[in-house]
Amino acid sequence: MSHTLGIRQAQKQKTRRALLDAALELLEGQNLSSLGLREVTRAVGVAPTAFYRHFRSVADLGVALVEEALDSLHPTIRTTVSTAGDGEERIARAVALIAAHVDAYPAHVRFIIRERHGGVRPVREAIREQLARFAEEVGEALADDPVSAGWSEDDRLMLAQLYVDQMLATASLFLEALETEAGPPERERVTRLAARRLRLIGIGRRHWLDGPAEGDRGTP
Amino acid sequence: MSHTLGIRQAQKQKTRRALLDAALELLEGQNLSSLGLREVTRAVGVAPTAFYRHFRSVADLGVALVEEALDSLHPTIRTTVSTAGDGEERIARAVALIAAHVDAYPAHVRFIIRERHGGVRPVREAIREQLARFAEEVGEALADDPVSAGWSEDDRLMLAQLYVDQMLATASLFLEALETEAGPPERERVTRLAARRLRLIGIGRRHWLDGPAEGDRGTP
DNA sequence: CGGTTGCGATGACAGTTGTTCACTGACCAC
DNA sequence: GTGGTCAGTGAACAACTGTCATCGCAACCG
Repeated sequence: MSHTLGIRQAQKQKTRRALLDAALELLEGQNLSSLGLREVTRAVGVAPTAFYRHFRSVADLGVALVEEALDSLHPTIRTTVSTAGDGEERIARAVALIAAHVDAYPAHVRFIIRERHGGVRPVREAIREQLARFAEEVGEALADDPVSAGWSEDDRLMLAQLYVDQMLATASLFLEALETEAGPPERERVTRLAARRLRLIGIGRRHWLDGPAEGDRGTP
Repeated sequence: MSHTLGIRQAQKQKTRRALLDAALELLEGQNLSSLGLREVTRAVGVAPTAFYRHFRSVADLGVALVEEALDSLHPTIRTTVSTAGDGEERIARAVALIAAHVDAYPAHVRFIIRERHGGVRPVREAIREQLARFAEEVGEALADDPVSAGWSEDDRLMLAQLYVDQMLATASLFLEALETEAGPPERERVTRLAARRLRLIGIGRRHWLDGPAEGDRGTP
């Protein structure tokens, strides 16, 4: 764009892309920690040593994948939180957006969900960091919402993390529905389930500042 | 117990235990899909071929670990749901119980959390099945609770799954706090965070049947 | 145009892996 | 006591892994 990079660099980035894509595909059936360097280069059709020109190790490729996968998620999450409309409509749109994202980038979603608690430390931390950024972003959006007016910073972040967690859990369910033979009905079931979960959280949110939960505490 | 099993079978179960324990220890730093059969037998001090006398494959050992790990969690979850007391006290006890369980069986907890979305199909399914059983159990407990009176079966299960998910998320946070050098303060932070999450869910629960969310929908 | 840069290819290294086979020898039922 | 059962052994296999120094050759820069 700014200055057309030479044939050389273009070719390099092309094989880099090929490595990332091949790895992502291979990761549909296994973990990152069991993914071999040679396995990836073989799938691309380059020599094993060529791998080192692009990544220091497989874990390094992993964190590159994290950035890529969560960057693709970023616009989705932004649209989700800024979606206009009343409660029920907001929920429906949010769930639909998650479903659409899973349809568009199933491999990315699976990778993030699988490696979030996976065995490769740097990848885990990269995911955690990016998700924390998401939560922060959601938290800021909540600050502008009248429903969350008067909330403490901590409480807002707590809710934001809850939303992010919910988003991932829902995405995971959609993904499972996607790989099941009986897809569409299961998909519908997940949609309704996710909507009800968000509804319950939303209700809790609206009554958060109602004061001490009624009828719970007898002590002053 | 019923009839003392011979020296032979006792010895066999002993090495079986050794294999399971060694595997669990090795899994603290890696995934099940990257765990080698020889790696396990080497740690125990037996010949690689001895492995086959106990498990068909590493995945097979994995599902055995699932049963063991989630059996240890079973009493904990039972105690949690049946804990008496009002809302706030219930929450505090539940969180404390989770923390205690993580302290008692950190390797088990890490294994479940890591392999829940891991790369080994049969293990994933075993975990899903067991967690579904837990959710069902929690759902039954909710049916006896006056707060959830009048709820549909579906809604009760939705809430139960939400609680189970929350439990795992909280356990994961406690586990991270456990492996951090600055343990105790982080642990306290997680305790408060988890309590607030449960509080919010509890509030949503109490107002679930309040009718259409007030102020949200203008249409009749 | 000529020298330099650097992506990718080659071949080889020492280890590792899962699985097989025939085998030993201690326990256990008869 | 004797013979069978079976947990564990040891050697061997083909295949695989990450990493090394080295090379070729096209693209780049002055």
